[in-house]
Amino acid sequence: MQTKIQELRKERKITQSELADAVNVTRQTIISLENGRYNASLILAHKIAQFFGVTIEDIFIFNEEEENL
Amino acid sequence: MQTKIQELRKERKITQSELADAVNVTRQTIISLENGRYNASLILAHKIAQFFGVTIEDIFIFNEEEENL
DNA sequence: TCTGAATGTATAGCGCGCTTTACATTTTGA
DNA sequence: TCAAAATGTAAAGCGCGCTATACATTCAGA
Repeated sequence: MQTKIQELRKERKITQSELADAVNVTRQTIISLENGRYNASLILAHKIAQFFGVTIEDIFIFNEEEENL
Repeated sequence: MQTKIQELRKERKITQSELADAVNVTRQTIISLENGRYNASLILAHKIAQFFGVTIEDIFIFNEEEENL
C-alpha cells in the first residue's frame, strides 16, 4: 500500500519522531509505513489522518491489485 | 471499535455469508467485526466501505477513548 | 410445525503490525 | 567543516486479525 504520509509530513516540516510521538507509536513504525514495508492498522491510519486533518482515504492509497488481504 | 456493518448489511438485505464472499473473507471475520471482537485491517475496512459505497469513516466509529492502539 | 437458512460460539494456528534495541548513513546548519 | 539531527537498516518477540473447522442456536416460511 502506498501512502502520502511522507508528503504530508514534509509539507508541514515535521520529523518522523514528532509524528511518531503525536500518534503514539515508535519511529520505526513511521519509517516502515513511509517505506511501504507494511500496512497501518485501521486505528493508526485513523490517528494519522486525524493528525493531518484529512480522511483515511486521502492518505492511504489502495491498489485494486492487492485486493487479496 | 464500533461499526455500522450490520446496520448497512440489513438495510440492503444481505447475509453475512454474502458480504464475506463479496469482500473475500470468511463468515467468521464478518461475525467478529459485527460483534466487536476485533478491528478490521485497513484493507478489509476499505473493501467493506467500497462494497457499501461509503467511506471508511462512515462505517467505522473510532472511540477517542481507545486511542491506545 | 418443522426444516433449512441465518446467525452465533469455540478454538487452534499462521502471518503481520508494532515494539525494542542497537547501530549505520545521510542531511543540515553554525 | 564537522557535529548533531534526521533518516535508515536489522532482527527478535508479542499480540491480534484472519482462517479453518465443527457444532449450537435462532429465525423464517411452506
